[in-house]
Amino acid sequence: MSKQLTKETVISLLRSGYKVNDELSALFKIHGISLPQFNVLRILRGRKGEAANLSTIQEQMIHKMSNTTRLIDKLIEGGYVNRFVCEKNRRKIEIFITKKGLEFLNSLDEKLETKERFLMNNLDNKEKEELMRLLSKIQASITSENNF
Amino acid sequence: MSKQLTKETVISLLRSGYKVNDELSALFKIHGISLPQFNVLRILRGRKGEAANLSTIQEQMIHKMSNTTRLIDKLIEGGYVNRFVCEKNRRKIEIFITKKGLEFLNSLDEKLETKERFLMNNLDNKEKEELMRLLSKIQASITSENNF
DNA sequence: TATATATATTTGTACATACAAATGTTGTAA
DNA sequence: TTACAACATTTGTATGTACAAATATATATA
Repeated sequence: MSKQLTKETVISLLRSGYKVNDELSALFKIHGISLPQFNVLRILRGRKGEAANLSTIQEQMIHKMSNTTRLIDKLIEGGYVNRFVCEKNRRKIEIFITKKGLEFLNSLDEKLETKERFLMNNLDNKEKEELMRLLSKIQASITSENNF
Repeated sequence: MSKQLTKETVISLLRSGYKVNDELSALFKIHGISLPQFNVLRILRGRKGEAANLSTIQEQMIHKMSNTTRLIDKLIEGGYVNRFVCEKNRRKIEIFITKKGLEFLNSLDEKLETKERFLMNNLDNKEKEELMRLLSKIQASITSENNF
């Protein structure tokens, strides 16, 4: 029956997601940050010097979370980012990655790539593309808001 | 280049995993339990009256976690499971699902299936099987322990 | 201009989770 | 049989996360 297949597929996806998450988390932990923190740094790097405000960052995060403020506090503590009040709209904040943050991030790139290669080692390029196609179908059905 | 494809595939997998996790968590939350708690109940139901001890449960969990003791405390609070010291080996504990737990679990089945169907709605059976095949390849590379 | 509403972020609090150390029990080797 | 190692679970503690309420600012309306 297809009901069982659906169930198994969901579990399989959950399990793989957890595992990949755990693998990456473990890698970043060694370097003193969390996966969501790394992700925010990467978002900031992608802005190439342009400021990002909180809500912009939240929208781009892989895993939306409720407490981006404190996540960024940690990055500030580490000296990886700066935060300023936006002068044009004082409700907003402007967040920048620092030189130290950039260097830190760059130093992690190679290690991350090694890990990514390890995780996807058993898939050839065609399979990766097929996997992405299937996953994007799932994401599409979820993101279509009207959740039941 | 394939490096970028690998990176995107990892992110896509993470993102889908988080989303599916969040969807299911939200469903269970309505009914007062967490996804890992639900999962433990399901494992216990699968044992059909036979006792399970902590380590057995941990092995079978979708997401291994460090604190199964307290997770089970919550289930005991809710009256969904019982815990006894194992008389043959007093280091172990024996955990059973209660009648109330079974009924609760059964009452969730249909809602879960609706959600699962919703999540996998865009995939036909062939695609589900293909997705599982690809995911199992990834899991295989991770589970092969020697994670450098 | 005063008041209400909307927006952006922060904070309080309760809960979840990770990790290591502690506890209690069993098996083993001298 | 005593001492020590291995095993199974629990507990302490620090940290992470969710959610709602609070704060501060800007915009809209009367």
